[in-house]
Amino acid sequence: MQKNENEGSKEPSVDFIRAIVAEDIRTNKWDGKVITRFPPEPNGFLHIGHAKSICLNFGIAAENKGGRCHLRFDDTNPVTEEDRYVNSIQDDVRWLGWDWGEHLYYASDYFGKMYEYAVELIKKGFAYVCDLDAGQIREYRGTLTKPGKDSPYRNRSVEENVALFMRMKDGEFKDGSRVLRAKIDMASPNMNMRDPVMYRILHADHHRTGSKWRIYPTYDWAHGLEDSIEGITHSICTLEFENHRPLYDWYLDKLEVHHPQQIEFARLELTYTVMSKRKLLQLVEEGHVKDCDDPRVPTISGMRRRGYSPEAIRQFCRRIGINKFNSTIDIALLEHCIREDLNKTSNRVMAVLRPLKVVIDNYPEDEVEWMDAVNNPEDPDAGTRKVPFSKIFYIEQEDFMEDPPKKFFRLGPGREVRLRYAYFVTCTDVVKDDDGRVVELHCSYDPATRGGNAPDGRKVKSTLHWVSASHALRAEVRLYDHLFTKELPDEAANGEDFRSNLNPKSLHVLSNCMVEPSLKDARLLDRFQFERLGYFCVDADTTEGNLVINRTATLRDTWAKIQKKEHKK
RNA sequence: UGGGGUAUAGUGUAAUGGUAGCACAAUUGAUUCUGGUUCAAUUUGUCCGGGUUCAAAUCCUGGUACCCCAGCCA
Repeated sequence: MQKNENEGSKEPSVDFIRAIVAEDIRTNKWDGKVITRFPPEPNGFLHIGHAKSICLNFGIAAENKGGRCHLRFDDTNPVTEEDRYVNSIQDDVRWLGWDWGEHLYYASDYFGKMYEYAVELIKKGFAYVCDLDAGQIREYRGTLTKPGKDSPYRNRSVEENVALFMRMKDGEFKDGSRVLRAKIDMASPNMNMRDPVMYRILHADHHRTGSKWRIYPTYDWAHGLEDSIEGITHSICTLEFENHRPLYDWYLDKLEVHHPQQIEFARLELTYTVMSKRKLLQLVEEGHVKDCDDPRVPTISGMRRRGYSPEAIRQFCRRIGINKFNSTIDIALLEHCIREDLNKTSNRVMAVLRPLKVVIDNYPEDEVEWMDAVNNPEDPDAGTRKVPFSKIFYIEQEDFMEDPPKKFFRLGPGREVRLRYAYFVTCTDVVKDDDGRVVELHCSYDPATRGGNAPDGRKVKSTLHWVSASHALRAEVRLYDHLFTKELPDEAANGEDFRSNLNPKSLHVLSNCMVEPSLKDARLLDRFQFERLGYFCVDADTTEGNLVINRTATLRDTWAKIQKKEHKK
């Protein structure tokens, strides 16, 4: 018993699918092989829910010696599928950090083989050509509680079936006039077993096979064959296919070919967003978001643009676990994962989103001092940089209050605070416009506190970020909030749907932001922490004269929490 | 009695007859040149009823609730 080897040592718990794989390896069920696959249909963009499946399938393959995971496009329906999706899906899987090596496949590559298998099934008496139209087939199928009845075409001879099927293939019949059906059991309590359709006639051109085929296989017929042909060992899919498993098994048993094990797990659901392809597409088409890669939407391309890292997404997929029951994960966990990663990896920089001008009255007019600033306190290797300080600079509007409440530690009349990496300053005067709004502050500074520490050891309650006015780069910053105001957007009032829960404030654009000059060389998708504000990245809309920046996530903000609580009182 | 699944803190997930643990969230406190990070602590749980057992989240039994299935979509 090799089991003893690990006894006593606490093995990390694994999900039920990894447990099955481990057991299969132990019993040598598949000659020790582990071959999984990720089989997207190229009819839409990948989202975080797909990432769960990708990380599961590629992850299991990577964790097992000699394991591999195929990327296979399940392109059996030419009406909805397009090449552009094939490309974006590959980009996304690769960006997430996975590699399928030479194992890139297309269901359409197997159309010829599938046709032969279908003929074989006909010859075995397990399939027949049915002339019923779609409506009739539905009628004959019965209901959930009533058995169906046999099609009048169910007992055609093998010869007639083979001949008709060949003519279907040759395009002799009109769309919808005939189908090939499996001959199983019209009284089965499982609707999928009531003589399911294997082939439909579609005079539609396919994105890869062009006009070669006039019949196309249905999912149930095609998918098991694809898995079988590729030698897949574990065919992992989502819960709604559980009812299809008997059919998956039936086809492969009747054909007596390699028979992978289908295993189902629950889809990912996330609070404050929607996950279905249909709804995501609807949001784009109706203009609620700009495009499929809008940073508010949980597509992989949207998250990439928002500033998410592949590491954070993979970490998230590891943490959510794998199970067989529907659950909705708190989006706070996703946000935690991105903060955790970005805290360790992103350089800190100073930027002022809502600028308030400050003048240091006792600071020399034309003086500029280049202050040393740490790039990343979590990573000593990230080094330091110089940040210019001068007489006039900007601070955040919300870092000043004329009449500060008890728990407000920042700047106010007569108060002293630290300017990060620079000096202690004390507010001496407040300038207002005609409407009484604060438009400018005057301060005095203590030259002895250069760098940010007082030689007399005096403390200050708060440290502010700032950007020197004459050195500042202008930027447009896009702030994002949850796309929906409700945790579960589908919970809508009578007659309404998820769109009624859209958050009107999910995007907030600030066009007059000031960032420190070190950002002048920033490139597309570069990520930063703006000190005290959050994590940000350079957006694709950036042009030569216009720096556009997305907020990926805020920092955890205890001051905001305090304010929220005070508000409620 | 149509069939197939599933129930563990607020959320997600471990514990495979032997102390119900972990993460997120929440709440305290310590540290801090980011109201960040880090650290420490606290609150909250086995769907319900019966049974077996020294011992049940786990086994048996009877309920309840939720999800999926009547595409020539996947």
